[in-house]
Amino acid sequence: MRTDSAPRPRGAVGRPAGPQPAKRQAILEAAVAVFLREGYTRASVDVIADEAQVSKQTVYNHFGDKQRLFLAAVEGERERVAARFTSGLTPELADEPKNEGEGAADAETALVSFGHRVLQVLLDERASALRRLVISEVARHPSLRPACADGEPQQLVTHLVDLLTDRTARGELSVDDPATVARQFVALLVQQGLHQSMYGTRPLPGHEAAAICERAADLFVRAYRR
Amino acid sequence: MRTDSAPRPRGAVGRPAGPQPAKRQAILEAAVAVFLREGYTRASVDVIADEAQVSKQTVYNHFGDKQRLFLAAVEGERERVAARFTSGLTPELADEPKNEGEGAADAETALVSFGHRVLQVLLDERASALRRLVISEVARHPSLRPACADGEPQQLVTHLVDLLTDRTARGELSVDDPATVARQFVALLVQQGLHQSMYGTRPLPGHEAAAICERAADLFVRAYRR
Amino acid sequence: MRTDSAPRPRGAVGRPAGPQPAKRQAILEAAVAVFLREGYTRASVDVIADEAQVSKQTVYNHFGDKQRLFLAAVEGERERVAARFTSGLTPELADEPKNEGEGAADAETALVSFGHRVLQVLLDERASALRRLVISEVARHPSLRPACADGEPQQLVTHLVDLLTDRTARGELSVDDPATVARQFVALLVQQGLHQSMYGTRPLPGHEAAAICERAADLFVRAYRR
Amino acid sequence: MRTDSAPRPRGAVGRPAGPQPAKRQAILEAAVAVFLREGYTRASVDVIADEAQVSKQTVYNHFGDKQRLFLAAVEGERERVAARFTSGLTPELADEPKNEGEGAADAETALVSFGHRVLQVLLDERASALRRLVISEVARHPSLRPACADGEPQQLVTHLVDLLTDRTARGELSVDDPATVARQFVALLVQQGLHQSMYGTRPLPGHEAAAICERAADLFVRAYRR
DNA sequence: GATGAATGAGGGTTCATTCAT
DNA sequence: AATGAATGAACCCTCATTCAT
Repeated sequence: MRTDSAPRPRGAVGRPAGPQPAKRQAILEAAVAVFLREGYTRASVDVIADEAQVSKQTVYNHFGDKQRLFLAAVEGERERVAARFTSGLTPELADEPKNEGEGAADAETALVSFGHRVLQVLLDERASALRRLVISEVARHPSLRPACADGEPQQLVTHLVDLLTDRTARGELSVDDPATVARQFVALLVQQGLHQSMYGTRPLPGHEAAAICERAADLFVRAYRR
Repeated sequence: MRTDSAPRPRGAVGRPAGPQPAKRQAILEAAVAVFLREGYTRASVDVIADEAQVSKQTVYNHFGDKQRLFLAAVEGERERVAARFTSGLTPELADEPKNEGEGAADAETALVSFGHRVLQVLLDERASALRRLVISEVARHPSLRPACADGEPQQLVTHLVDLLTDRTARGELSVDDPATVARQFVALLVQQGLHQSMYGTRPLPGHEAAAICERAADLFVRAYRR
Repeated sequence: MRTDSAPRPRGAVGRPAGPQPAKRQAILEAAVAVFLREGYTRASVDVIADEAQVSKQTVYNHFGDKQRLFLAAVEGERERVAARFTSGLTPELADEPKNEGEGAADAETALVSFGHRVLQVLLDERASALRRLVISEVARHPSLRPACADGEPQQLVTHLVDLLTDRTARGELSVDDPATVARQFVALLVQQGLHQSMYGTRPLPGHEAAAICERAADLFVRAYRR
Repeated sequence: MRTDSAPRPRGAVGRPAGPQPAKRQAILEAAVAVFLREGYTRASVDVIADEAQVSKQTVYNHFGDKQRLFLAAVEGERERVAARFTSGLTPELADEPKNEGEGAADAETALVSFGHRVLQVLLDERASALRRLVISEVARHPSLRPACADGEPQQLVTHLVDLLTDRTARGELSVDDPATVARQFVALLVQQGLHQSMYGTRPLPGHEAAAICERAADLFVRAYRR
């Protein structure tokens, strides 16, 4: 990357983007919005250009063709979503070191609390739309495979591994292979959450989310309680 | 693709035209094939008509418009898939009264065996494509909601409920609420199967499928072993 | 309806029309309605067939093609309109030998009264639609020329010729060539009526109609008063 | 039809493309030609594009859709026709300050002369086609109402008002309300001209035109001669 | 590097018309 | 004589992409 031909007023030099990084960003954001809203095929480059307040050819100058623009948009949004996970799952809670309850005395309560956080990020509107988009197109765009595999962001699992390890160390649970168990727990929550919310297409009522979390926590505590 | 080799509705061979309700079936089958292959937007009515060896207007005479054709195709394929579940999960095994192992002495073995059957039907190529299609379009076609909700066909869960009830009656397990537990077990399998196969986009190696099933069985046996 | 296929009780044998005269009539009426409503090109044979509650092919059996159906429809409606003129200009007044006022002492009053009747039939909704239709298509269907030439139905002119002759005989007016003068009078009314009603597309307020008639009568009385 | 022989916008010859606002004009001219020839529904955007030697999408880029193109074409042609009236009724006569006879001593001769000019512009081929087109579509495109109301261009009436006022001032006629009388005179000519020429569909023989004018002049002179 | 104009291909839909029953 | 199913040609419109400025 980094083609900067001529002098270019130093300052924003390290940036790896192509020409006019601000426009590139505007295009990317518009592309994300439109692709999430319309899907790959329905999304039109015209609309993206309009929404980015940029000429259509500028889009082509920056991204070459629709497919590459699409992949860039997915990648960008995926990073954005992952960042949300890392930084605390939801923007508002980003600063809190731990959500209430997760450090609670009771392992079951901690799992329930973790479950709620999983569902929260999982069913976020943009994250859901991204997931549907990736599932729609993964068969046709092999480059989406990483994005598809990352459906359950690694951060979530890591976080849960820590939790399980911790509780096992405390003698509260006895989980031998926390990685596997963590993946199972997350998988269970994800599937039930997606299924009941129609893949993020309908809001999940609070009591349904609670039931999913509580039952999952109950299952795992039954299985791994010392 | 497809010049004129294979299936041809069946029945009257000599006269190629006439008021054949078989054409409706041919159109529907072509529609299923094309929609599964291309997705809703990419799929073109022209191609469907060609593939059904029928004029485009005939498609419109039968189904009114693309959306209705689409919904009919989804519904048809959904029934076909459901029928496969009911009649024994896969055509080849349709006659076997029970798969090997499921009636086995060991509850864990039985769960593993059941799990394999679930993954088998789940990852069937057409079923996967249908699932991706439904997920892709459910946000735009509300009529797809039932098809989306039926992601884990009821038959599977019912079957497992029976299994759990049976084992509980035998004193091997102690499951109070078999419906809930069955849904959890299936959900776990489904999510891990879909995730690792990229929603049916890549074949799931046998050992991965086995691991998923064994770990799930282990989890549930741990939790509900008497 | 009369569907009884076979022997057909003779009696209606001489009729030159096609099969099933009742259906023919239904088709014709539907055709008139649709052509007047939609124009020639927009009108679809499907819609006409539906509206006549008849199969599309039946339409073709009776009329051959769309163009012939169109011409038949125009001819039929034209006769209907002409009949309305003859029988008293409007259905309700059909029986009255003369409209009130036309036999009045004053020639001017008689002309005004006649003018109102002209405008009444002229601006009738169906007559207007027919006129627009004929004007639309006369350039493309030479067979419409008679229908176009008959824009000011002969009956109206004849009626006025009588009136003028009568008044001249009475010594009230002195019209040498009543045919010419009658055509002028009608032409003036027609043009102003059509123009102000946008060719029957907007209802003509009573006072506008009155003004047209009064001014026309004034003009002709000024010119031909003895 | 039409391989590539004739007009080609004009101007730059070497480079065939580029941001030429001349294309808009070419499209408009082709649209006028095709709509006048075929009517709204029959006219196809493809044909217009071909005739303008322009891609179909270019038409859409410039005019949005068929209806707007249609309205623009009608409006353009209407202005063209009106310009013809103003600048001397027909291009060839544009320079003559006054047509022969109109300033003649005799009011009747002046009216006859004026009548000829009216018929000349009225029965111009393009003006007639425009009139038929407007009448055809005014019921379906309300934006055509102004064009319909302007069937007798204001310029004609104004001109005649002047004439009548002048003759009245000279004491030759005594017209109290010249505006009304002028409208009547024009209406009479228009209706008889349109009627006898089948709305411009058949050429009006000279003697018929003359008869119309002479009779109309006779009528009005009879009525308003001092 | 950015733009507006232009393009050719193709999409869904509808039409007038004709078979086969 | 009447039907329902079928057809092929068009039509309006939109798309991804590329020139010329």
